[in-house]
Amino acid sequence: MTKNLEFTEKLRSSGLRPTKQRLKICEVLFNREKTFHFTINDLAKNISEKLKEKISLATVYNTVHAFKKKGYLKEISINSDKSYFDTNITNHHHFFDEDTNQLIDCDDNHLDNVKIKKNITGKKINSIEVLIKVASDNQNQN
Amino acid sequence: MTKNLEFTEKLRSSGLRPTKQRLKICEVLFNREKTFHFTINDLAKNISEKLKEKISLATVYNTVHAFKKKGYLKEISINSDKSYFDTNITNHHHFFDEDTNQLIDCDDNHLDNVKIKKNITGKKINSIEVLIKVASDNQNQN
DNA sequence: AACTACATTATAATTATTCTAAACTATTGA
DNA sequence: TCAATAGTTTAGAATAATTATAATGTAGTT
Ligand SMILES: [Mn+2]
Ligand SMILES: [Mn+2]
Ligand SMILES: [Zn+2]
Ligand SMILES: [Zn+2]
Repeated sequence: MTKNLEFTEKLRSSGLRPTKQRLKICEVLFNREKTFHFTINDLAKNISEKLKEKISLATVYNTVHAFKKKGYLKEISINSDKSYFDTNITNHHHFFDEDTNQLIDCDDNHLDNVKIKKNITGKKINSIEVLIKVASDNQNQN
Repeated sequence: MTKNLEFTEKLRSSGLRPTKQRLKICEVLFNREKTFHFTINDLAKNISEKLKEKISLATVYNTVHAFKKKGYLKEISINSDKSYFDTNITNHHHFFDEDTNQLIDCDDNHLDNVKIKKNITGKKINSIEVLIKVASDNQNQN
């Protein structure tokens, strides 16, 4: 059940020391069936539910940024007071539910292909993200 | 040269009183050739450069939000410490230059069409935004 | 002119995030 | 084995964008 050795290897191979805080965060992030879309606050809550001793919020921030830099997490572009991260690091796009503030992965069959035809001079493309904002389809919209 | 009467009418027709602050902000935002992509700070700086008496920062925030609600401005989804707004309210997409933190409109010929094939159950689509992050194409990338 | 609803303003509050610097720990190699 | 060292964790302070507050001002109306 515990994939600690895997996580230890993963961390070590990317030059990160496998501390007990990082291993715990790996478990919370990567030991799940489905993609996890989260804010730092979501993650911290998730950790504290599953853990007796707490992890400092600064460490959660440090770790998420370290994992992002190593390519284990993606940050999703969305205008919000909070940053959103994603354990699905493949190229994919999102629905954002403005009622619940939840990100949902687009399947390939949700979208036609998005292809760039032209470049911007002297610039390289780092990412292409499609964000589809959705909300409940009620009559009484304000 | 001064389109104040136009702006006065525009404001009045949408139920906003044409105060001198709002008219000045209209001039700065809408009296230009090209699309203006800006943060609140950009706008405030722009105002203070062109104006003897200053407009309170709270008023700048209030006005931008009022204009957004009326559909005169769009807010662009981008993960940043600051919010970005756009005087181009048509459906269009953006490059974001991560070197300069500037938004640039995509022409139609920059992108293939982006079409949704499927909906999310019970939700209506509010917007579809494509964001292409670009940066300088140097060898010495960190 | 007086009334009222709306708008502006300075300032305080909020809050996500980053910074700081001291204490702690994993790793290494003598 | 164990000290040296570089990397890590932590509490708390600092930062900064944004929002809230509440007093003052003003546009539109009668
Ligand atoms: Mn913000
Ligand atoms: Mn932020
Ligand atoms: Zn995703
Ligand atoms: Zn634009």
